[in-house]
Amino acid sequence: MDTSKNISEALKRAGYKLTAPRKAIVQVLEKGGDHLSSSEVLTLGRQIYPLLSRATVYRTLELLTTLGLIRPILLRDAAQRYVTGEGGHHHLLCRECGAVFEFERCGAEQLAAELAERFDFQIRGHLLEFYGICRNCQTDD
Amino acid sequence: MDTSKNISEALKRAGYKLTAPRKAIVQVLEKGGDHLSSSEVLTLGRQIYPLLSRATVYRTLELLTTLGLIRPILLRDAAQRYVTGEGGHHHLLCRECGAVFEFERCGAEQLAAELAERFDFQIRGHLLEFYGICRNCQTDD
DNA sequence: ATGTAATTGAGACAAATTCTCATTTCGGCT
DNA sequence: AGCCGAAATGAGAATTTGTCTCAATTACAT
Repeated sequence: MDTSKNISEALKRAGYKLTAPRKAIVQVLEKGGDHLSSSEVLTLGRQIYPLLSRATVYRTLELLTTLGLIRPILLRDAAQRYVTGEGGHHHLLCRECGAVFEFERCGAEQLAAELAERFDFQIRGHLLEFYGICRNCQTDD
Repeated sequence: MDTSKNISEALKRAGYKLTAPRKAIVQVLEKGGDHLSSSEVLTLGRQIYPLLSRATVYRTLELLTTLGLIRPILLRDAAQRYVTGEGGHHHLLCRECGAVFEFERCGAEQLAAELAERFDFQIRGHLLEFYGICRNCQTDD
């Protein structure tokens, strides 16, 4: 699990080429805030590197995910969305209005250790999301 | 959080009509095992109710999700997949080969209670997934 | 500078999801 | 038992998302 936000460094360290398209995508992910979808990454990435192709975005997002540098999350969309950093924050999602709340500490470390042992699995990160009804929507209907 | 598996009952209780298409979909979800995608639900559902339309499957899955009766999970697919029951099991996903391991107890109850209070949020369920490298893939490459 | 394997772009292709709207159906109410 | 209105549905078009192929380009070790 990489604690620094420097995705480029990690990519290089893992033996991958640091190409212009990848730099653009990484820049978008690091600066562009969280919860970006593939097509948002494409649009924003083209502002930096206009030739950027859809396929490259998908390929790069998959690569970064496999390396554990970003992780997918489940929002309301059809589209897959990503956040940077494995240790990062987690979400509460309102199923009524789609609002997203964030929290930091999740205390899954101990469980992670148990599971790693039990399944002989090298855990690199995790996703924790809570679903329910937010304050506003509780008063509606 | 509904502990019984009786989704139909819960639907009715929430004031929704219990139509033939919905019954078919619910039957598929309850008997058909977990990790079903929309198109699998469609195919299986048509064995019960041949007229079943794709749109209805999507609409119903969304409704059941909003009600907290099923929940989406993140596997490797492009397609969204669902599991029944909020309290259900959770996953370890191998980022190398896509293998899925399941575990039951996750101990998120206390955190859930804290967050519910802090955000004034009515929590109905949650998703917890761990990512990493499975036993087999650790020895490869 | 050069060679080579990795990476890319473009666009066809495929799959997943959403939308529209005319028609049907559930279930409360006589 | 039949009626009514709102809710739900089917069909298929439209849109969005994701995958694939292959010739051309590029990073980077030497």
